[in-house]
Amino acid sequence: MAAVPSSVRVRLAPSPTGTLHIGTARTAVFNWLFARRHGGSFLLRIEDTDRDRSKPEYTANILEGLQWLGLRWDEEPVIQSARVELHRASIAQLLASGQAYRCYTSEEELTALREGQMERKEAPRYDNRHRHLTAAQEQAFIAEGRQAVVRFRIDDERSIAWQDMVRGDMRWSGADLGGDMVIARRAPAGEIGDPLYNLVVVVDDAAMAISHVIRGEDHIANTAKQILLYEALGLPLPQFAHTPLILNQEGRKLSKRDGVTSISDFQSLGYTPEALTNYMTLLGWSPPEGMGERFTLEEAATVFGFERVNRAGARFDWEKLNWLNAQVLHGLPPRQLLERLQPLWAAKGWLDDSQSSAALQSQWLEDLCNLLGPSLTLLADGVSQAAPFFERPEPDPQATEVLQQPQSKACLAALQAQLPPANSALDTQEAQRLLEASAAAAGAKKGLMMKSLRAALLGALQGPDLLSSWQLLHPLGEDRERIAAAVTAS
RNA sequence: GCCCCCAUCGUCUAGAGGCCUAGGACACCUCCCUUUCACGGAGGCGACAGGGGUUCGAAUCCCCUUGGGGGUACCA
Repeated sequence: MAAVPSSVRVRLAPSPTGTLHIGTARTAVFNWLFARRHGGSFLLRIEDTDRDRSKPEYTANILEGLQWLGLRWDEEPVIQSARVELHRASIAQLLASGQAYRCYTSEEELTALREGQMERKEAPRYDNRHRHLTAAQEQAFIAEGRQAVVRFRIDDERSIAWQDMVRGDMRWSGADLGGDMVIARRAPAGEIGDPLYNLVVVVDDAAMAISHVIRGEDHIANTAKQILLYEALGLPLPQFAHTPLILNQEGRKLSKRDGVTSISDFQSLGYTPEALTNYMTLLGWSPPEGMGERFTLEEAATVFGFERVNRAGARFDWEKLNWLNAQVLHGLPPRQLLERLQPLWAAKGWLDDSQSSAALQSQWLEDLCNLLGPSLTLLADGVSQAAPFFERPEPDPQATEVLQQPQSKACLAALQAQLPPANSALDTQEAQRLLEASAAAAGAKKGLMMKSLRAALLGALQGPDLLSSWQLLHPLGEDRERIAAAVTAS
């Protein structure tokens, strides 16, 4: 493998025809990591040449998603549509040198050609029929009212080879590229239509001085075509790296059809950028021995290389992503967890001034985060699990069943009688003593006492540590209210 | 159909001829911690697709088979 030059410039070239897809994001991660590793630049190019499908809101979504993931780019993003005259100039150059020509074959003729090939079990391809049109023939077509596309000559005899950074020796035969390739859409006589993808990518990558093209393996055939274009235009060739694809449960290329695939979706589901980037990096790349599987982008950047990128596609696994996300959340100091949860709680109206002032104190909020932290998988769990601390819960069926037992009521009534005032903190020793005393007074076991208190306080039989929960609710006076409600309920 | 690529536990992977009785992670199971659920800790289950070579020796190299994937646009 060739040594990596010091002037590494890589790019992500998303087309704004949809939201930021996880596959695109993973490509972005690999590009970013590679640039970081070699002290190079990570650039962005918005490929919006498909005017009909491109939308500005998608561009915004892509940029926001990359930013949220922590993938900063180094230069102002290049907007491809703004460069269309440069692209046309390159096409004109190809036309002038005879490496490209106008093709007047109609859509219908092409369809007929393809259908015939399919029937004969041949590979569908353009038969290069207009490669050597005479001036008179061209005039005749034009007189007929035909319009022309521009095709780039691809000789069947050509052999294209390159050293792929992940796949090693790659070889492609010109005959397998489908015939002379269209590089400009159909346009009236004398004009050059909209430049197409393969041409445009080559012109722009060269203009941006891209040193390494890192993209998904679904682009391998394009690479062969693009190399021919680089040669024809006399442009320097970059290095190529084709990364494995992210697969769905069925082992097919992950697509929008597979449900949640947009970075913004993962975000709203409660995944952290740390877990997502960690997971995407792990999908296809493995850290060197001894590094472990949990790391930040910065940490991965110190060791990232294509030698450790796999060649086979990797299935997307929610379980592992969930685990990583939980790990990130569990490792967050309460203060930081609070910062992430606060907007979600605010959206619920839990942090309004009308709420008890005690619940608004940052120490109380931090204590709550400290209590909930270890049980979170998604950030959103921090909303559902925090609910009983902000709103009086409706007891679920199991809790209701417990609360209906006379023994339970007796326990809670005994506790109610001894409950200290809300204005002082409830310390653990005191809480333990109260539980034991109340249980004894009611002639019940401490286990039932605790179960009953949990049901009364949190409305469920499962949940966070009972004493800590109680200590949180106590200064709010909520313990008194909820116990009273449970005692008087029928 | 044609071209290209790929192939280790259910999943993600380590492994670059002897270090492999094939290692790790997720998931799963058991136990411990905990008068709840999680978290955490300790164990366990579990794979080299098949067949031929090459070699003293193959998960590692070669060939075939099988299986899977990608591509095959006047989309990107």
